[in-house]
Order: sequence, then C-alpha cells, then structure tokens
Amino acid sequence: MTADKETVAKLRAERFQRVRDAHQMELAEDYVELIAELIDRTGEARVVDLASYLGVTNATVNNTIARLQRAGFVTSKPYRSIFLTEEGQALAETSRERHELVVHFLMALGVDEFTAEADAEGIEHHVSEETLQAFRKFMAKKKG
Amino acid sequence: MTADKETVAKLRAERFQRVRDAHQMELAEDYVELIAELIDRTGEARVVDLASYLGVTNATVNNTIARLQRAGFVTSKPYRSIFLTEEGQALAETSRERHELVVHFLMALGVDEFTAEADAEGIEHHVSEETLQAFRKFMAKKKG
DNA sequence: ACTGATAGTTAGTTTGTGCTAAACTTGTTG
DNA sequence: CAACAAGTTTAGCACAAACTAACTATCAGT
Ligand SMILES: [Mn+2]
Ligand SMILES: [Mn+2]
Ligand SMILES: [Mn+2]
Ligand SMILES: [Mn+2]
Repeated sequence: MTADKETVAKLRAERFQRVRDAHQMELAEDYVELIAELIDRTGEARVVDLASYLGVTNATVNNTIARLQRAGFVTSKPYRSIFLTEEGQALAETSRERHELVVHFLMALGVDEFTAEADAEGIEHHVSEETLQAFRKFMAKKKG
Repeated sequence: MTADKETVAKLRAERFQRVRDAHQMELAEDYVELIAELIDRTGEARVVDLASYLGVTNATVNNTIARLQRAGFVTSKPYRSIFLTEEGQALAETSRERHELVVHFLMALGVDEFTAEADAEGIEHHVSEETLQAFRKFMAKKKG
C-alpha cells in the first residue's frame, strides 16, 4: 500500500510549490506591515524610511512599490508618500498579528527576544493556520 | 535610553538582510538534500527525478545544477547523473538533520505529519541554532 | 546495427529583486 | 526668492529562478 513513486514525487512537488508561492507573497507582506507601522508611528511612510528599515536602496524600494501598486496593495503618487489600499491594510494587519504570534511563541519556548525577532522575520511566511493554532495552544497551556 | 531611530532601523535592516541571505542558500540546501536522498535510495540522482520531485521543469533543474556546480556543491558531466562534492555532502547532511528536527518538533507540538512536512520545507531555512536548541529541549522535556 | 523512447541540453523569454549613477522635485532657510 | 539639502525618480545593469520549444544524446529492444 506504499504509494507509487509518481504520487510521492507529486506530493513533494506540491510542498516545494507552496514554499515558492510563500516567497512570492513575502516581500508584499513585509512591506505592507512596515508601511502600516510607519504610518502609525510617524504619520507617513516615505521611501527613504522604508529603505533604511529594510536595508535596501531607495531605488529598490521604488521598484517594489511600483509592483505592489500594480498588485493592488498600495497607492502612491510621484513625490508623495505611500498609502495602503483596503487590501493592503488587511494584509498588513494579518501579517502583523502572525508576526507577533510567532515571536511570542518562540520566546515562550525559551528563545531570547533578539533571536526570536530575527528568526520570526523568515519563519512567519511559512507557518500554516494549523501550526499557528498549535503555537497558540502551547502558549495558552504555558500560561494557564 | 531608547535607542535612536537610525540604530533601530539598522537592527531591523540586519534582520531582513539575514532573511535575504537565507533565501540565497535555500535552493542549494533543498537540492543537495534531495540529491543525497535520491542517491541513497536509487543509486543515482537524475535531472528528471529532481525535476519531478521539485515540481519544476528539466530545464530549470539544469540551470540550477550549473549554478550549484559553480558554487562547488555538485559535479556533473553532460548526459551523466549528478554527484555531490564533499562540501555538498556536508551541506546535505546538516540540512537533512535540521529538516527532520523541525518536522519532529512540529509533530511534538501537535501538528499533523502532512502539515508538519509542508511547513518545515519553508521554516527549516530560517531557524537559528539557538531556536533549534529550544526545539530539542522541548522534545526532550516532552519525552522525559 | 537501427531506431524509438527516454533523458538531457540549449536558446530565448519573463519576472523579481537587487545595485549605481544621474536627474529631478520639494521644501526650507539665508 | 534663490540656493541648497533632502528626498524621489529614472535609466541602465546584473543575476536568479522560473518557463517553453527545439535540439541532441543515450541506451534497450528488435
Ligand atoms: Mn514581519
Ligand atoms: Mn518577514
Ligand atoms: Mn522563506
Ligand atoms: Mn526547504
């Protein structure tokens, strides 16, 4: 009853495809999350600030913002600061929540805050809803 | 004593840079891990098999193998199957161990095997040694 | 030994993500 | 109000990772 080779391969291939898809969304998620944070904290999201927080050049931010605008997550007009669309705000909000959850989970496991923040920045894009639920359950049990 | 804006930005930027670096290594890790597995199970690693397990075309595998050869992880000769260098074998081994650890950890947390395997495929590339240690500790406590 | 099926390669394209350098706006301030 | 600094945009480059389509090599079975 062990599945044949083709079926095994197809299953594996779907996993890799899912990771590639997650990477497609990854930049969008980190950008909108950061844009929301900057607007919240300073009133506006500027290209220079995004660039310095992301560790890339202004030109790179510009390119990416253009793509995110095409994708419907942000709006921007020449020489003006950047805003989130409804869709962008929704994505920012769920990304922020998931980010925090991953950080808190890692810290509950005993990882120090600095490392938790660093690892979460990558991990957050690859956790399914089921795994997030397991994270929540662990933290609830710990506290309770 | 709250750090100034530039310092905060620099810290954040380093985190994002680390994620970008991890993504650079990601394909290499998944490829050598799979090549090692195929050699182990079937005696050789062929382009078609890699392609079907990864869910990409033969042409894509070919390109990537060329790049991995340039990077020193594999050797390949035209129309012959693919081999790992010493360095490639070492990377395959550490990648395999880390992959398994992440899967087992997620399952120990209560995530089902299917989801654990799927999530691990992405997560594995973003866990620091410290976080892996926390995973090990959790599993030891659970068992003990 | 041929030949057809299977496997591998090559060429050319697309998209994403980064870079530098140069040009251009905007807004402040002397 | 003119000059300057700060910020933004554009142009042009490079590389990785995917694709399709066309070509070439290998190897088993007749
Ligand atoms: Mn995040
Ligand atoms: Mn992130
Ligand atoms: Mn990733
Ligand atoms: Mn992986």
